Amino acid sequence: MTKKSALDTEDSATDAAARAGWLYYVGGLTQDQIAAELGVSRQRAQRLVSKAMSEGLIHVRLEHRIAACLALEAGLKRRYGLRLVRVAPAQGPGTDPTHALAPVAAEVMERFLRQPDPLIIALGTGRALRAMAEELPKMTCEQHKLISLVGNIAPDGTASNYDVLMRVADTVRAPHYPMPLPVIIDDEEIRRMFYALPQLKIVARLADQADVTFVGVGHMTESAPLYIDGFISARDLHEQRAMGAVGEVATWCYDSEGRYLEDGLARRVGGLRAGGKPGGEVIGIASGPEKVIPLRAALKGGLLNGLVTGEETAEALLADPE
Amino acid sequence: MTKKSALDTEDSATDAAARAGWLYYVGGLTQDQIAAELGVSRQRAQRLVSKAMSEGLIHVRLEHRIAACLALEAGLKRRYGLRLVRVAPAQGPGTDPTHALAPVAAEVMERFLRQPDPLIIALGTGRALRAMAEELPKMTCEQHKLISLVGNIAPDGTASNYDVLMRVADTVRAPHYPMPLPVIIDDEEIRRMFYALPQLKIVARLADQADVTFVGVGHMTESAPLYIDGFISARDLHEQRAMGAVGEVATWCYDSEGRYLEDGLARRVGGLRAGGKPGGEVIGIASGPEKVIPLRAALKGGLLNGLVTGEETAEALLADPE
DNA sequence: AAGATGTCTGAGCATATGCCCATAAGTCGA
DNA sequence: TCGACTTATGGGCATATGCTCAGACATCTT
Repeated sequence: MTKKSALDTEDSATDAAARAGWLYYVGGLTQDQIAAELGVSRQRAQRLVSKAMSEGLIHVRLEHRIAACLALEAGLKRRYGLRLVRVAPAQGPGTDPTHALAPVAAEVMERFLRQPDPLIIALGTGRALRAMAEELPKMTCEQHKLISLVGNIAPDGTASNYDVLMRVADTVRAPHYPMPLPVIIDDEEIRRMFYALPQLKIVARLADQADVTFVGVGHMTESAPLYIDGFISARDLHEQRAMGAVGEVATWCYDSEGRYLEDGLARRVGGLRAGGKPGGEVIGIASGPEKVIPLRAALKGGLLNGLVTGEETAEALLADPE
Repeated sequence: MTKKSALDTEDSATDAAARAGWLYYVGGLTQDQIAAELGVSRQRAQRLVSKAMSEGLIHVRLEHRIAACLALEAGLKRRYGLRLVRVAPAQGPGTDPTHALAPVAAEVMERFLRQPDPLIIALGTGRALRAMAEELPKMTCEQHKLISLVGNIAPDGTASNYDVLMRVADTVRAPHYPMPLPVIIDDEEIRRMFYALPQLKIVARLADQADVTFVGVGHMTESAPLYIDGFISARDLHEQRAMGAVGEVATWCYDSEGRYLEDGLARRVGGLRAGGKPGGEVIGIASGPEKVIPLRAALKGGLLNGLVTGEETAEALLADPE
């Protein structure tokens, strides 16, 4: 009757494991106490507790609204091989997704800013980053360097409304390196001239060494922020879309596989691509239904290795099969 | 005073605690890793994990029925003709038996709450039910009606500390019907007046139709909860004991045969007896050495047809010869 | 403004935990 | 029955954890 006895021992072993797990996780006893209670050695108690957990007898649940967000974070990390993911809880329908994102994004950035070691922090632009900047607390970060990836001169010649760099640098009191050029430079000669400027080379070199980069992610539908804000023309938009553009990061468009497009508009962009030093973090900050396609592409192509997004967006990013 | 009501205020500290608790209990990370992940010190991570636990964010459940407990359940079912019995594994000496019971009781109640068909659920009071309420997961049960069998006004005029109904209704988001009267009403005239209130009649009618009733079981020794909590006087206690009282369910005392006492204190009780509709379930939730006698009497008298108790108590209930 | 009060933080330490390894106890085939 | 192999057991140790305590910080009071 080896079979029956095997079953018996298996059952009683599982029973003992369950009992030990109950005492440990529910009762809060120490393994010594469990050993005494069950009349076994401490090591055996430890093994039973471990077995209870590994066999899934113990089910742990987190009773909090961010529990779902944490699960989404884990899913996104695994699926896209990301290093840092934060998912902001949904704030109910009708609320601006960017607004919900800002405090969470600010928290992420604050963590970098609080590092005592000097960091090079590169910044893109856009509404999400602007909102993040508003949520940053006042602090003093003389040790870091903030640099901008995008030009700070809007098409009309004024400083851009969404100049994130200045706002952040002002709030956190850090040395900062703006990019003194237009977002889009139509004349190739002038563009080359800009790029030859010494201070721009400094910024470019810093950007290449960035420890962490924060960028927004733009969509390329008819309501593309680049177009709405007048940085590119309808014709540019259609051209890029025809070339397969589904999103842009720091004005650089990419296709559905997350590959940067090298022709057309890309030849007129004033600014740098997100990247930073090898092993540096590139964190995308974006949320909303229109961001799902651009985000998925950017993540697939490895343009980002970090993400701050909203609950619904995260769900959408994980919804479709691999 | 930044005293926060634990229910609605969900501050960032609790968010962080939830995050840490998730990483620790679900993710299985060490506190050092959590500290790194969250960018805080190890001590802070430890405090966050501890806070997640103490605030009841973490719920642990055992997904395995231990054979010994199953045997006790079967024994109790047969001996007392019960319909539903759950026996929680022992938690070792020195631990509060009520606390050990709570997760199991919550599981039982959760099963009713998950019914899609509308149910009328009646609730008593007491420490065991209160502890059960703490273990309930957040859910939405608009279809059910929760009613209280006991008054919610303590002798000192405040709402009772153990107001189970509100806590449960708040956690599971169900319509609820409290009993707006004192637990004990000394003046007979006033008592009649209370009972004549229309809303009380509504509650009484609902209680009579209850599909399931959850009640604690009180003992009537010198440490009777009714007495300890100041609902009845020492004189009341001794009077009832002299009349044969060995236990009480929802403030209604009964003798060793499980027959309700109709005189004395019973004339001053504000509240309803556990019963519900014909065929409805009346589930007692109680554990501990002092509960053995009251439980045996209640089961013998058929005051309950369901039971959630602890292993030792179950053993004691089955120990003596029929 | 100064002091008092209460809360938060990080260092240090005693204890609990997890894991490796040598040894004991089975288990199976010849 | 023996020997080889697998599985379980407890000792010991490195590490993780929980807790205490003194100092920092902020808030409130006089």
